[in-house]
Amino acid sequence: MKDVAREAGVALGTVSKVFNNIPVGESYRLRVEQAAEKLGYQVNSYARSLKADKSNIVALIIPDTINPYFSLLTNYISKELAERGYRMLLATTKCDPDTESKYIQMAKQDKVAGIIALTYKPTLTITEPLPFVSIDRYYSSAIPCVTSDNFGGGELAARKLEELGCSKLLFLRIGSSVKGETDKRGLGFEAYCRQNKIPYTTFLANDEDGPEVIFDFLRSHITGNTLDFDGIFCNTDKLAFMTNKFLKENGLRVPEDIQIIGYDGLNFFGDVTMPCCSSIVQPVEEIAKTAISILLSEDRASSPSLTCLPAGYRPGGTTREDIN
Amino acid sequence: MKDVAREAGVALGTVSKVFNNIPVGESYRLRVEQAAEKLGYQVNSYARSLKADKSNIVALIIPDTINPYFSLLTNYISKELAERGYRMLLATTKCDPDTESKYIQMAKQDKVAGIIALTYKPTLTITEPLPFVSIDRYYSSAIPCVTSDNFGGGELAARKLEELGCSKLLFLRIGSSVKGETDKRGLGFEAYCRQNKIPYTTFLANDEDGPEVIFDFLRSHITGNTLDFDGIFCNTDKLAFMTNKFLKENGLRVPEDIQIIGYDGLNFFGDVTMPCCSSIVQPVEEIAKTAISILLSEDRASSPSLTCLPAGYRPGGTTREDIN
DNA sequence: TTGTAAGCGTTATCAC
DNA sequence: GTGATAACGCTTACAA
Repeated sequence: MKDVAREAGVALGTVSKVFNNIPVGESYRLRVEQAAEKLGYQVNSYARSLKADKSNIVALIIPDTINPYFSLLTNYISKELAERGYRMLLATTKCDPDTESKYIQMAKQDKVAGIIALTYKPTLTITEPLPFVSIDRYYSSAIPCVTSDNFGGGELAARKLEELGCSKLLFLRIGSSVKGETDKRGLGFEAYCRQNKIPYTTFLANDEDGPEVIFDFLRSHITGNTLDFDGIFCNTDKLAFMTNKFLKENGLRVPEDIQIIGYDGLNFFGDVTMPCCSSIVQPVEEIAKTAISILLSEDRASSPSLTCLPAGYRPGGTTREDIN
Repeated sequence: MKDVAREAGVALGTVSKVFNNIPVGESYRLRVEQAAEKLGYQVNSYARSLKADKSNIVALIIPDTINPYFSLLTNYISKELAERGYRMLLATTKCDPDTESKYIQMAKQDKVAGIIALTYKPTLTITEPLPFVSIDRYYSSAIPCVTSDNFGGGELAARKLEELGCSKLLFLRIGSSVKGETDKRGLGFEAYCRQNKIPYTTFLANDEDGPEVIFDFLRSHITGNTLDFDGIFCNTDKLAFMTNKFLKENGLRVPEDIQIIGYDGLNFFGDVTMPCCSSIVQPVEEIAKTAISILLSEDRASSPSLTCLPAGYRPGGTTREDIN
C-alpha cells in the first residue's frame, strides 16, 4: 500500500480511502487505481480484519459432505454466502462432539463473522456474543435454529398416503439417538393418523442398530406376497430407498401394493429429473438463506429462536399418482 | 495478550513464546497458561497471519458440492486438511470461468497457503508463487495435476467387459466440452479394444446436448428386445445409472443381456453398501491426500506435473459376476 | 479534501 | 531465559 501511495504520489490514507470507497478527488482515485494496477496490489485481508477485529468469513460446521442432504445444504450455503460477499470456512465433524467443540473454538480464534452448524452435541453453550445459527437442532432460545417444518411434513406425508388410498400406515425411522427437530417428523405423522382415525404402526431404530433391525421388522410383517401395511412413511429418503429396495427384493410391489414416502426430497446425482423416491421435500435453499439472514442480521436478538420452513410433497415413483 | 502478560506478571514476549511452544521457564509457562485460562484468552489468527504473511488456510475451488463425486472429494480434502492442522475455505463456481478467476483472486488476498481447484477454465495462469494443484485438468508442467488413471481405468473397463463375456462393446460419454484428463477414459477403452481386436462403437455427447441424444442413439440400436451391444462402458456412474434405467424401461435386461460399467465408484447416499452400478472406482481419498501433499510440500517444483492414481474395478449390480 | 500518526495483536530482535 | 521494542499492512481520527 505504501508502494502504491508512492507510485501514485499520494498519501497512504488516500490509497486506503480509494479501496474503501470513501469519497476522494477523482484525479486522485484514478492515479491510485492505476498505480495499484501497475503494481498488482491487493489488499491484505488479514491486516484489514486485524484492524476491524472481524472478518467476512462464516464457518459452516457439518458432519460430512457425503450425505446428499448435507452436501446440498453446503452447496446452497456456499452459494448464498458468496452472493453476500462472504467466504465460507468448511469443517467436517463426523458427528463427533469433541471435533465440533474444537471447530467452534477454532472459529472463534479466526474471528469469523458467525457460525452455522449442524451438530450432534447434546449440550452446547455459546458463551460469546459470536453469531451462531443451528440447523435441525434446537438448543435454547438464545441460539436461533432453522429447520424444515418437520411436524407439518410428517402430517403431510400421512395425509398424502391417505389420499393415495392407503389405510394401514407404517412409520419407519432410523437416525441419531441425539434428540433433534427431525424427530418431529414422526410426531406429525402420528398426530395426523390419530386425528383422522387412521390405524398406524411405528418402528424406531437408532443409527447404531443398523438398518438390519428395520428389515427384520418388515420381514416379520410379510406373509407370502403381502405386507401388513400399504403405506409407509420413512423419516429420510435414504431409508425410503432402502425400504423400497428391500420390499422389491422380497417380492412385494412398490408402488402398486405398497406406497412409500420419504423425507428430504433428494435426487440421484443431485439431478432434479431423477428423484430417488416420493418424498417430503425440504426447502434446502430457503433453509440456507434463512440461516444466513439470521446469522448476519444486525439484531439477532429479535430473531425467532426456531424457524420452521414449509416442506412440500413431490411424487418420485414410489407412490401411485396415476390412479388419482 | 497484554492482559495475560499483566495477569501472569510476565512480559509480552514470554506469553508469545508459551503459545508458540518455544522453551520457557516451567514456572513461567504455568503462570501464563493459568492466566490465559482465567481470561479466556485465544490467539488472534489474523495478527499471527499478518505477521507471518501467510495462513494455514487452503482454498478449495470446485463447481459444486451436489455432484456426488465433488462432494466426496470435498469431504476427503476437508478431512485430510484438518488432520494436517489446516482449515479449508470452500468456493463453489458452477463451472463458470469468471467465478473461478474471481475466487483465485480472493484466495490471493486471503493469503491462503495454497489452492486446490477443479476448474473448467480452458486457460489458466497462475503467475504468483502461490501453491496451486489442479484436479482432473492438466494445464502445464508448472501446475501439478492430480487425477485417477483415467486411461488405465478405461482399459480396465474394456478388459472387464471382455472377461465378463461381452463381445460387442459400446463406449458412451457425456461431459464438458472443455478438454480434461477424464477424456482419457475413452481413449484407454478404445486402445484396449483395438489391441485385442474387440469390436467397439463410441458415442460422445456434450453436457449442453443433454442426455436425450444418448437415449436417441441407444433407441436407434434397439431391435425388438435386443440391443446391438452387450457391454457398455459409460464415462461416469451417473451416465451408467441413466443408461441402465433407460434400457430397463425399454424392456432390455441388465445385467443378463447387457452389462454396464461406469466410472467413479459412487454409492447411493454415500453408503458403501449401496453401489450405484458396477464401476471403475476412483481412489478419491488418495487423490485428496496426494493433492494436499503436493500442495504443502516444501519444493513443489520437484513434484510430478501429472499424478495418475490407480483406479480399480468394483461390481455393483450391472454386471454378471455370478457366471464367472 | 488530503496528509499524518497511532494502534490493532502478533512475532522477532536484541540487549540484559 | 526474559523483557522491551520495532514491525507486519491496514484503518481512522485528527490536524492541515
